Amino acid sequence: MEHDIIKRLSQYKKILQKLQSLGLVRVFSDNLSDALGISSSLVRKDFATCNITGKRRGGYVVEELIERLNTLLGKDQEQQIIIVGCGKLGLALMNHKGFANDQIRVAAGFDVDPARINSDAPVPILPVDKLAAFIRNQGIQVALLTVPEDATLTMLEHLRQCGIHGILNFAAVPVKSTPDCHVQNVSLALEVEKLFYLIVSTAENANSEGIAS
Amino acid sequence: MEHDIIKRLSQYKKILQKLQSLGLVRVFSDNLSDALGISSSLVRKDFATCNITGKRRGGYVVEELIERLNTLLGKDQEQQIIIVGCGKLGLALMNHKGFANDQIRVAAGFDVDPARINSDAPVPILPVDKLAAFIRNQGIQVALLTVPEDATLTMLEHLRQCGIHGILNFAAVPVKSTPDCHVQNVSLALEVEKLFYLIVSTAENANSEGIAS
DNA sequence: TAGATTGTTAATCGATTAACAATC
DNA sequence: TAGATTGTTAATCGATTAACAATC
Repeated sequence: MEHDIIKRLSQYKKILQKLQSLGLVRVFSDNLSDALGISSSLVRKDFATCNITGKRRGGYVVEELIERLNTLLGKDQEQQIIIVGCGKLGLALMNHKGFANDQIRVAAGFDVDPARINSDAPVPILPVDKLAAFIRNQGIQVALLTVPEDATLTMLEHLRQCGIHGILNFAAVPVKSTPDCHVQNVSLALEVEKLFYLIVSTAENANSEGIAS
Repeated sequence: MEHDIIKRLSQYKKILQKLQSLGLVRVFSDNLSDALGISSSLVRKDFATCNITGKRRGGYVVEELIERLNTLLGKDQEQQIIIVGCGKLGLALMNHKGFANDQIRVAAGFDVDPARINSDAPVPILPVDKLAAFIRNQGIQVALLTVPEDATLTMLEHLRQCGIHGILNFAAVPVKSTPDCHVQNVSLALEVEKLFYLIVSTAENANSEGIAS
């Protein structure tokens, strides 16, 4: 899946930054494959896919690699996002450290509730009817959608019409991407369910192994 | 990947509940495959994997299917979780509607900051030194980890020692699972990065197609 | 019976890995 | 030169799909 390579590129970058801070100048595909628990072939293949080349015998130059990965991940410039729906979750994400650490800047929040509007805050919270103009003027491409469940589909459609190309959807109902609007569904309940399922199935395996032995 | 089948089981359940509310009594693998955008073979294979059988010609009984899926997903009983780290994100998750809708109950929050402690709240917020006893007494298996980045690894280790078997990790640094403690890494910055990457690569494809034609 | 749908096996597809020639 | 690591091709693996016999 295409998503997997993006994930790995990001992981490579994080590892490389640590290695760089330790003073390493070169890195080999074996180093990265060890760190990520994958084969060195895959590391080299990923780099080849991204037109990143190394030196036979000499490996890859850490600094060049980081710079190249940053460009690929769009980190050579600040990535602006907006948050649509400023309830508890929306507000929490507005101050999320992980975004700031990764060059992602929350340009504004939007809400229908007048009581939540505050256009003077460090990250302004604006009324939804300002959405279209803001997206156009600021060239916003990505929005986080944290409105209540029943407002999700309407707002999603609105965002699409405003020309948004990427949406991180926190609603429980998964939404499919369209050619001009990618949607990533983050369902926290689903992630929790996975954990319970994994715990139960691991326990069952342990049991049956116990019986077998 | 094993995760994918869990995701699909959860999706089947959601679709089935909608179909049931529309009055449908039976469902065919083609119905579900259409809804999920997968092949009907996969639907039948998933059910076979879970020892769910239908009737040749008659399909599957919606009610039985939902009940079976609920059991598989552990939804026949309430699933209790705790939230470790009650900053903005932790507090937002404490009231997350998606959890309540899916039979997931937040049993308590934990924090090191005395100012945040409130053992009388509907969902009590307790000091971290009560963690071990609480987990033991309440039989908690799953924790959401929403502490600051630099406290993540320490707290993770502590949770493992307390006998937690599943952790949803919101820190940027991915953590690997161990045999007795499954970790799901939810990196919101990574999800946003994926969106930007997808947008850029889609735009490039559109361009090159334009050139080619 | 004829028709439709499951359950299951074989085929396909894509992602990952192994292997190794090229070469620094 | 000898040794080590890349770049790339072939092999493997797992997940998904196609196909079809079984059967309701």
